[in-house]
Amino acid sequence: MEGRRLSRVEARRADLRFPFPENFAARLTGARIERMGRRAKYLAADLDTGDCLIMHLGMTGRFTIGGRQQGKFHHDAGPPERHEHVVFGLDDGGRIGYSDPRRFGFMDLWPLADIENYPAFRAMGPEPMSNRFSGAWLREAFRGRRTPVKAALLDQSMVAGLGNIYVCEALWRAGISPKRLAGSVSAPKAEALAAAVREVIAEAIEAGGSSISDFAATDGSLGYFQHRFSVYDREGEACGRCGGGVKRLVQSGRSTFYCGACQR
DNA sequence: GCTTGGACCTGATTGC
DNA sequence: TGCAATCAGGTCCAAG
Repeated sequence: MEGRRLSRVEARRADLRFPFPENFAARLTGARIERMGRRAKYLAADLDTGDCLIMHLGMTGRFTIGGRQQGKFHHDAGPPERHEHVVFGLDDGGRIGYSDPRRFGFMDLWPLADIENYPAFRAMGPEPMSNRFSGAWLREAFRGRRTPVKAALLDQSMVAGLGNIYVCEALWRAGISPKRLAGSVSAPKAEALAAAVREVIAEAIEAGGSSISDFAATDGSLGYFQHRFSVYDREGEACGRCGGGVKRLVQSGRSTFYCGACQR
């Protein structure tokens, strides 16, 4: 989409998780996408109109590239998706469809000049792959926190962009119990955790993401990282490190998978 | 101020 | 076979 102009924008319903901003399609039609970026799990398209188009996939959102572009994309659009809610037509003939059965995703517009004050970005912690993120940062962010470290890592103000799967995997790699209170994570363990977070993210990206049921790349291809999960969705299986049993528990409403023997 | 749990919504899976 | 209950990758907000 970068460098292309939106020749047609179609919002097929009034809302996703939230209502679309006023005049959503009209404000986008004709705009040129100067740059595509990302902050945590939010996609950000900088437009030449002065707005930033912010997009979040929620849990089941998916972008599919179709149409006939003069450039490199020639994917078959495939059968029409039942839950395709937004369609972007590009000036080179490309077609970007957004489908989202559960509608936990959303799209928003915000002035580009003020993007740092976008509510979701304001209190957001560092990107895990950035220099700002480290064991020392984690230890400082965890200081005094009486919430389990599992919940703390899901808090986007501590680290940006980690979800349930990768938090479970990173805690296993670092040998830290998800039940441990965040404030009690030692300095060496915080270092190990920061390193594990980076590893998990890097490997998952390398593997093309995790396709459990909904995730697919824009050409429809699936990720492979789910085959490398050490604990996630492996309740009852043997821990690959110590042979102990992988357990499941529910923390703040989310499933946590961990090894009860070697995660302390 | 911090923490937890419910709400949002649909579809797949499981168990009776 | 059919139905109900449960669960799912995220985030926000009210209540405690």
